[in-house]
Amino acid sequence: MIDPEGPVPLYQQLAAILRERIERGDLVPNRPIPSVARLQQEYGLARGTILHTVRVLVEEGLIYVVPGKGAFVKAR
Amino acid sequence: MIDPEGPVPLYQQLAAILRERIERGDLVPNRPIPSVARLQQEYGLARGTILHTVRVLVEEGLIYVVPGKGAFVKAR
DNA sequence: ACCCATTTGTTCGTATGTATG
DNA sequence: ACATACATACGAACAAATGGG
Repeated sequence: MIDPEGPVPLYQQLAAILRERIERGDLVPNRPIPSVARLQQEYGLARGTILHTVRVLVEEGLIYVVPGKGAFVKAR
Repeated sequence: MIDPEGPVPLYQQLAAILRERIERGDLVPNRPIPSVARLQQEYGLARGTILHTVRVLVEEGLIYVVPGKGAFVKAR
């Protein structure tokens, strides 16, 4: 999945993966994406890197975050 | 006790302290160690740091946790 | 059945320090 | 100088489990 050697930044690689999981319907609207801790385990990335990715997807309008709850896929 | 300046991470320093308290018999088998809130006050550390330490000691097999009750020193 | 206090579990937000390319 | 990435640490909110009244 993630290529730590390649030229593409890890946070961008993860963003691409999550975009595709949303696209595929693996992650669905109004339902939470995996937690930061979970994504850390799943992809072997540091917390800061996950948070970076989340910021990117929020800025893209793909997800929204509720502190203390999770990050959710936006409807539509 | 805890040296916030030193090179050793705080959660590791606390782990060392608790290991020693168990070793000394200050904390005894099948009896709870101080609560997270108590350890926070005693050592002036953040909740997350205490939880980190607890995870470490659980992984070492020194203590076990009962949610809603506390963390207990393992027998033997 | 209900409330309440205590305790641990989980979640994101933010900041700092270090290291690498 | 800058971006990326990791580890650590503090804070805050929400959640679940336990036990007492």
